[in-house]
Amino acid sequence: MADATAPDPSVAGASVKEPRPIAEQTKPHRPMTSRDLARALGVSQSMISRAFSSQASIAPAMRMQIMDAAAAAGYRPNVVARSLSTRRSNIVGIVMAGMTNPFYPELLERLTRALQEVGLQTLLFHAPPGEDVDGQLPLLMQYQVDAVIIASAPISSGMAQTWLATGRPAILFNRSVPGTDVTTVACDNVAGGAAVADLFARLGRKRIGFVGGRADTSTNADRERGFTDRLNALGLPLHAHTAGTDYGYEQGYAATLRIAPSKPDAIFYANDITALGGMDALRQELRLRVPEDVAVVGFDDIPMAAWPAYRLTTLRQPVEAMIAATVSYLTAHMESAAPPEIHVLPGQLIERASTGLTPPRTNRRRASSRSGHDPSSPA
Amino acid sequence: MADATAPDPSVAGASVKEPRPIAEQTKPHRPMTSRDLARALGVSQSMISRAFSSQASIAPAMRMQIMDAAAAAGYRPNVVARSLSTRRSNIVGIVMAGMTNPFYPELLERLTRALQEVGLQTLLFHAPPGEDVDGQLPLLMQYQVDAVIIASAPISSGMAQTWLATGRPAILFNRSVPGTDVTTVACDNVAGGAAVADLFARLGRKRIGFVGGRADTSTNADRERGFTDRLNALGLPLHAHTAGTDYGYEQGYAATLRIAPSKPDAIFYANDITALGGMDALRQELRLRVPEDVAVVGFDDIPMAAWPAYRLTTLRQPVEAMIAATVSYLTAHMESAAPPEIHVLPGQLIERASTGLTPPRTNRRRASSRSGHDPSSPA
DNA sequence: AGGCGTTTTGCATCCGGATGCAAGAACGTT
DNA sequence: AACGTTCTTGCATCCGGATGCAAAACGCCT
Repeated sequence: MADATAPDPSVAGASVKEPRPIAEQTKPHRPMTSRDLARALGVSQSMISRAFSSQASIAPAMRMQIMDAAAAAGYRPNVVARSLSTRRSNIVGIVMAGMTNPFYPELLERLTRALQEVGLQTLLFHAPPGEDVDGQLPLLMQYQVDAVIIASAPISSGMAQTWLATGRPAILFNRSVPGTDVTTVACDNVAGGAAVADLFARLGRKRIGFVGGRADTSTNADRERGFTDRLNALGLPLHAHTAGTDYGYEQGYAATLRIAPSKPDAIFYANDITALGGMDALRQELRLRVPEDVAVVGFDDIPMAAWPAYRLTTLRQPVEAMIAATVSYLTAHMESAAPPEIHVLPGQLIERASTGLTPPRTNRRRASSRSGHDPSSPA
Repeated sequence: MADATAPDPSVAGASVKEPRPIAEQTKPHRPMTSRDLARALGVSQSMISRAFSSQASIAPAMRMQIMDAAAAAGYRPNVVARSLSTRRSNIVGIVMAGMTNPFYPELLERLTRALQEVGLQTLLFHAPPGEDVDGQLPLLMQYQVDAVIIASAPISSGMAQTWLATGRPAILFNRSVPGTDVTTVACDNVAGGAAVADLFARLGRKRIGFVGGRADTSTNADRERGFTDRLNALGLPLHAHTAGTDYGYEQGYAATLRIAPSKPDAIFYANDITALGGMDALRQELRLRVPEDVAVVGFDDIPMAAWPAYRLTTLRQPVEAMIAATVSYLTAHMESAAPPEIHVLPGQLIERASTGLTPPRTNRRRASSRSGHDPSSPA
């Protein structure tokens, strides 16, 4: 590794072929600038700039000529310089806390792609696990990102205000912070929880349990509230309950062993990955059958939920719609300061074998996991 | 899907509220600049700049004073402006092709974190599935990223040269392109494949099969080659073989059904996610037992491989070491043009129940998935 | 106090494009 | 042909920090 710094010509044995044009190799190769191109074409630098700005006034013929020359010469505008002038970086910061839940990687990919389609790039930040994003925001501000999307990490309301004072949009994705005026895009977790309660009632289950995710997240609280409120309304008591420590396979596994002694016949897990851990605990460790002994429901509809080994009934989040809402909000409010909006989009109950195949859907033609879009229209 | 574009407020479940203090919100609030701070302190702008540059010559007392004032006033250097001057953005572009394989999200998270620790941010690009990254590189160049890490997508050798001509480092992560002089960091896939062959031989399996991943990837080719070469050396014929179409759960499932008629008693899948699909096909669809009827081995050691439902024997990639190699290469060669290096790091066979618990390791104390660092030091 | 070597500061300029303003060109009108 | 419009184009300057160079300040020694 050190040899590259000073290739000693006196060292023998090394069959290094080095023509060594000492002047050549140190050529930093500065990329061509708009002024270079301008000079070559005998026009002013402004013209180059205008040629690349769709809204500038420039003769079509001139633009063509410049674009052709640029393509030929390999000129590309320097985005950093442009950002400095325009104060717009066309970069969106995304803050995530962990990729252990497969819901997030998929979300990240689709979000990134959707942003790319409208010309926005993604600067990715990982909040240290268990912490809020306050520590990351100053960095994001330094990088002049045009907006932030905060998924899977809480933000303090003070820091939220600080960010909003910059006049740039912020979006809380799939979580909400009550005391804050921040735009939120989320699945209707309360309604989702209620739908699960309805399902358990319909199935005639009596000893109903709930296994939570991270206790301090709004998703967890809302799902639980929707669930228990509806149960109460139906006159069904919540039989067993475990306050969650975190979303995760291990946590689901452990929590299930903890509530097993109360013999639940149905369990709602705060999300899919936790439910999968729960199913494994039920079957592998407790030797119980799903759904015969225990019906299991999760939340999110991650790809694995559809796998033959699990066939997990779950509440599918309307990811497509959530992303669309996010992107359209961002593009609409990138210019001017944005009034906060709260978007709560309905999820969809996907019934699979983990709750038994129920009457409503006799045709179960989705053998493999969902590919492409779901034919059934949400809304 | 069309409903998301314009969230109709009349749709139940979707709500939009806006307090809208119309006068307040239009304040542009330009952030403070170094000149503002300088004026406030009665010093020159250069001093502010130097205070934030660790290598600049500035009186310690002055720096302290400036830093304090900056903290008090909330001043933070504008990274975009700095990038323009220094031609260094401190941003690394990472190109990925798909997050369906859980190996990649985890990698992305750890890589991002490791980069953050040395002051580098991550600009994330997704190559359209099935395409090479050539289309993305011009964008990356425009964004003046200091380096690229290409994981999970091929690059043409021409484009690689174009990139390298910029004098910025590029790293192919977990893949290699033969005809190109690009630095590569990868697991020793050939040795890994060979280790699996050894394992099957040790288990006394005779009807051995291989299920490939994406045919045009170096990982797939190397794993297969290492595997079959060693089998040949051991005098074992490759009994069944399926050219892969792609890495993925579905592909593993389908490929397994395809080779099932040949009655293999051991199958090596080119990666874990494919192997999981294969196991589900074997057990759910073909009613075969693993490992009694068929021994199964994957590659990567994704978290799910350790789940009780699978307990998949696999070849763990030395992710920690691969990331370390990547980061140290980047930091070392960010300044000057970099000679290409090839890092091939050894993986580790993790034996689990999918091949039967074999004598070598009686103590199986890794019940939960790996946490923390791997004890084996890969030098 | 005077002289000299070292630090510390300030000045001016640069990084690569964007853009308001006014000069210049092209076009239409009477 | 002269004049008013509308389009194009060039000029100058700005975006916010970094940095080479020289002036200024400081420390030390005789």
